[in-house]
Amino acid sequence: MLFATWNVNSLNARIERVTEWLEDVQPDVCCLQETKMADAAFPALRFKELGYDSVHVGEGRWNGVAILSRVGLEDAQFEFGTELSTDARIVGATCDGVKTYSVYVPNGRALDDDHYQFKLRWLAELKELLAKDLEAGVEVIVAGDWNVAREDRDVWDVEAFENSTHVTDAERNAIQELVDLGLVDVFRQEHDVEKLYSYYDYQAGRFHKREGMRIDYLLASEKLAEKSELNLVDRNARKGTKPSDHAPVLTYFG
DNA sequence: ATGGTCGATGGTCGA
Repeated sequence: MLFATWNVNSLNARIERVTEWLEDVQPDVCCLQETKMADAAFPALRFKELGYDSVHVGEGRWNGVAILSRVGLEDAQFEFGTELSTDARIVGATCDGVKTYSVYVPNGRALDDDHYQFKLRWLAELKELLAKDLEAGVEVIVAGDWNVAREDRDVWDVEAFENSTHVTDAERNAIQELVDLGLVDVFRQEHDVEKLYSYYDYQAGRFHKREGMRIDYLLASEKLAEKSELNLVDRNARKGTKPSDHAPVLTYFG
């Protein structure tokens, strides 16, 4: 099973790139973030024509998450806890027996911003949700834009992030607590490398200069993670006409 | 020298 996650930064602006990419890469399951559209505008029929069932949680201008699957999509979950469902940032479904979540973690904006505290509460509530799934023995994959660089090597210049979100101990600990539940960062399991990022700011030629961050990743329950054979970031999808500022991240389960 | 990139918007805000 080929499993992907991609922050598309507006599905309206990206629909041609996304459909082209799906036809080319043909992931079995694809989690999308930042669709920036209302549910009524979500192009489910277009995805159906490509062979994908889909679920979407949207709100219009901002946020918005989806799951596309061509290997079955059951038990869709649209509503979660108080913090989790404040915005359209999480949707769940079972795909080929795997409990799948597409997540768009709050950015945090600045350390003294209320949004940063919201980010930490959001991640704490996600931990409670995932703990229940894992205690029940369900195979789980949580894929998305975490807005947290787990290690210093996951940002191009950690000194540029002093007093900034995305790299603080509190944020990293929040992700580590998810890992400690029994989830594996499958990309990092395979690649002990630096300078492989999933996100590059549009500004200042960051992509060209390879100045990015690894903030998009897939966390898989341990049995599932053992089957992960291939992990990659599709840098090509960050190139060309009207790219998202994020590249898709993929894992193949044998 | 200035603005610097995008997207949704039609106010600027969010990333």
